[in-house]
Amino acid sequence: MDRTPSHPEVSKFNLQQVLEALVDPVRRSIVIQLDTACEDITCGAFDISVSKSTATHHFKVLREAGLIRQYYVGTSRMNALRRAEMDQAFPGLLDALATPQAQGVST
Amino acid sequence: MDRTPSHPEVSKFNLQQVLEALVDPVRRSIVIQLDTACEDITCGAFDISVSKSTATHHFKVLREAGLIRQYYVGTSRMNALRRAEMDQAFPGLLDALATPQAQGVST
DNA sequence: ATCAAAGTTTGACGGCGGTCGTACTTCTGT
DNA sequence: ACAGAAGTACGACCGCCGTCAAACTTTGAT
Repeated sequence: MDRTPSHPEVSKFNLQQVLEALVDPVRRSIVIQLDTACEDITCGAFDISVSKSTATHHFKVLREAGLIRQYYVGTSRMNALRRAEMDQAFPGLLDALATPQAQGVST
Repeated sequence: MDRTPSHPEVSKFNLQQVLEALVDPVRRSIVIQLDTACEDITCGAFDISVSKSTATHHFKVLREAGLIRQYYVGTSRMNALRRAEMDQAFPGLLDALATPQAQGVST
């Protein structure tokens, strides 16, 4: 278990990798939850319907793409959205995910 | 061969579908080429390195996601980027693709 | 010390999507 | 009418990715 996982720098952010991360509904849901909560969330506290091992996989993909930052707090792992850095690299991208039509549209 | 292919309305644009379309490098390249050219382009005139049948597949995916509009001109098929409509549905999304870091970054 | 909680790792499985070749259609010139 | 150009349709193949269960690790509480 790597206690200090590697996080890519902003200058290394890769659009292909970011899109591959965001195209999965579960991962996009994680990002949205982080964005709306405006606070760090532990892996287990997310509203996702997959097994723990699958969740670990998703968090890894998000972290390696640069979308989240992870750090340990006791036995829990906290997840923080790298909003500002992602906006710097790809301005408008995360905003597009929060668009009304991006969620369920009604009107 | 359907001469009047169906195009989804803006209100029916689906983020999941759009992201699935944009996550493929070939398809994203098509979108970028349309965006920078600022004019409609025939299927055969794109700079993509896949077979014709694969190209047809990609254009279909882009069309069904609402990213492009297709219409026949003689035996050729023209492709137009649905820029304004996509911006209306998911503002900022296409702009993020044109970001400097979205292309090859140097500095 | 022990036990439970929270994640991780590994391996396996299944399905979907990108790719191609081949055959087909439709239009344009000649 | 014929040939060629431009795409399309259809199968087939293959690799990748999301998924899970099971075993393991690490930390915190009792």
